[in-house]
Amino acid sequence: MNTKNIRIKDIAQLAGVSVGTVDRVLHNRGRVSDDALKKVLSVLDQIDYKPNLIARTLGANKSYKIAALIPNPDQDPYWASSKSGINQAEAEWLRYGVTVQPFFFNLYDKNTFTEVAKRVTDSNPDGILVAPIFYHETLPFFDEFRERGIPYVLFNTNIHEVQPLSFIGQDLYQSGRLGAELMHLSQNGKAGILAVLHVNEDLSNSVHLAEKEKGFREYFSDTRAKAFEIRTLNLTSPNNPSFEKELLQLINDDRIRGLFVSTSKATAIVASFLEKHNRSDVKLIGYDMLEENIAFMKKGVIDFLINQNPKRQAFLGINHLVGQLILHKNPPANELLPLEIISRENLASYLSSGIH
Amino acid sequence: MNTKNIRIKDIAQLAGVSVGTVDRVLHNRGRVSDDALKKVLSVLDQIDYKPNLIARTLGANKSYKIAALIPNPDQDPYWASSKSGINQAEAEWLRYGVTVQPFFFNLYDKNTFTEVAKRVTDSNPDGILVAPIFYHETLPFFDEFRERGIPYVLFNTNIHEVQPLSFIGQDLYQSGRLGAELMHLSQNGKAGILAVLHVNEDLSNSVHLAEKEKGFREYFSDTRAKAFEIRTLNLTSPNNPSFEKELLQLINDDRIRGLFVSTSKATAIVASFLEKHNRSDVKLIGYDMLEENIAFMKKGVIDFLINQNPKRQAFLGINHLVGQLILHKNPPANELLPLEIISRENLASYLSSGIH
DNA sequence: ACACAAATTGTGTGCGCACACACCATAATT
DNA sequence: AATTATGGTGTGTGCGCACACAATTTGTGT
Repeated sequence: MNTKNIRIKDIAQLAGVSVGTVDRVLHNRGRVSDDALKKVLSVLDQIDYKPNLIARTLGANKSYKIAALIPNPDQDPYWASSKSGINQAEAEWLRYGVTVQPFFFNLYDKNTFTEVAKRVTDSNPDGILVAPIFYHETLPFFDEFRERGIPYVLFNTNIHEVQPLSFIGQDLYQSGRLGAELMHLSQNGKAGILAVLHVNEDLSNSVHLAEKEKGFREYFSDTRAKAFEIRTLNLTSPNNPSFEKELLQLINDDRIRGLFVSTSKATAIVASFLEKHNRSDVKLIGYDMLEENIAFMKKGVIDFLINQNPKRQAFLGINHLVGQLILHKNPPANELLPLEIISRENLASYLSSGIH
Repeated sequence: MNTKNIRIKDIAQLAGVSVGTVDRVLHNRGRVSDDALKKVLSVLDQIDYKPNLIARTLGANKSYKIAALIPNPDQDPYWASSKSGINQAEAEWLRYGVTVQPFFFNLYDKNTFTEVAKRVTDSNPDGILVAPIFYHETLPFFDEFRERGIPYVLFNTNIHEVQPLSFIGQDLYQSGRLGAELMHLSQNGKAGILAVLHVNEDLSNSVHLAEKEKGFREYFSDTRAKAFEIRTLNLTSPNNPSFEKELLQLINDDRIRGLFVSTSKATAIVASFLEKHNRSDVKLIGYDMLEENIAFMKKGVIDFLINQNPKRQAFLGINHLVGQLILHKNPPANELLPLEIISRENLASYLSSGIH
């Protein structure tokens, strides 16, 4: 039955050498004579040896320290979801000696990133998971880790230049297009003004949000739907009086038909604004199944959510790192999660399925 | 570092007995004196022992035979997807001695189910995965397996009475409601006739499709959208001339606005019909990302697909069975997969993400 | 031809668990 | 009293791999 699986022992027998020699060839450690090398390689060439990962893991019995560098989860429930994905992954691997040390930086202060990143370096981890939401600040940081040979995985935002072991996220341009499609569909054939809203973001340093906006706009310029005027509002923090003022001005234009909000937290903020001013007739499309957003969707204030699955992103990130460290398994360079559409009628099905 | 994990050896030491005794207590095999039992139990009570599954699997080194009982994949690409999910799961576990033996029954002939099910019984598997699409025929079948203590997992269609180890599928009532919501949305505020189509189905014996229809209808009766008339067409096989006739008659009514098709294969059939008669203005909502359906969606004939993820359903089914057999891990009794909405703009993101 | 170093190769051990087996008491049987 | 059950307990081994170390062969210099 089980004799189909080829063990190192079998290879050794076939090649007429000892297991030690085969081991040296496989891991190219120690020196092996040309003669032996040839024999082993020819056997390896003919058969498809796949090491038993179970046995490998058992034998290794090392412990691994992974650092997770993400925005402070207390500042934004979106990042709290990411955090919970990290926790879930850690729980799964804890007994195999994997620990995850979280490091938080201030979502609204780029300088804290550099500072906290330094602490990550000092902690000397075996692997790193990063959400590099600040473009410029992250670049130098990765050079160090590449030199040291410490694998790092990016999620949420991709920075192609840094060539991570793996990136987990979504196609943000397409995400914007999808938002536009849903918006278009929600308009019942009527025309008017649609707005893209960013709240409290430094757009110049966050490429990802600009991508969404681009997708949203290009959908409308690609399709025959020229009856819509698309505006962009780059709003301040909602504490700032200008937030209320600018948004009110937009809403008071009676041609306003819909709002597309670029982040999850901002979605909840805008939803609460619409509810307060009794304007749930304005279609609202935003991001992610935060508790607040779920409530607003149930009440009919939010029409669609695009799920970015922050929990799953982080979960997969840790998993890929562990897979690399323990099982020597190469993760996909790009893992683009599907753009999940959440509406009133499939909301429950997503809520009940946890990380799926 | 790693000393946190408690091994059997540690328990033995703490209890002042040998590992053999602890092993006997844990698996209640062999006899143990009251004295020793008490000592071991008190230790187990104070600490949280979690066996190292890696080591357990390695040591066991048994081989497991799983039977998969599904409709013939050649009859329907939907079931071909399921099959590929099974294959994928098998590939993942093959080296740990798991083999999956597929058994196919005729999708359009209930009698073959009973017959093939008998062959499954004879093959004496260690676990079974079943897609019980025929309600009545499956019931007696499971009694036997329950008696024999062979775990079975259901997917696609649930039959509550048989109490499987696990069920993997979707909430079909909600699925119908979602179809209705998407249909409603696609209507641009215009009213008219909407039809629910079943193709080549014995509705009396397939509860699952009736559930979808119920959901679809109740959405419209629940919402203020009374402007729509909902019809049901139970069509024959498309080879049969009456298929073309009935459908043509429906389409020729100029108040027709949309079609909701209850299965994946039927979606492709109806799409090709609409294309042939140049009626892609009629909104079409159906199921699953079959290749044909993907093509029709790209061409704009199909407006929305609800993804039932047949591949993932079967994949998870095998995985849960293996988890139970090898790792002694209890799967969730009900794993309801999310109702995924596929539209033109997020189609690619789903295609590129494989089983996610 | 010898000693000794270097290169190469083989053997042994542990990882944690499950299970087979051997052992030792004591009780039951002849 | 000698023998055999019997309940209770401990020890030993293998699963496949990685790695340390021992053993062996080959090479170098004198």
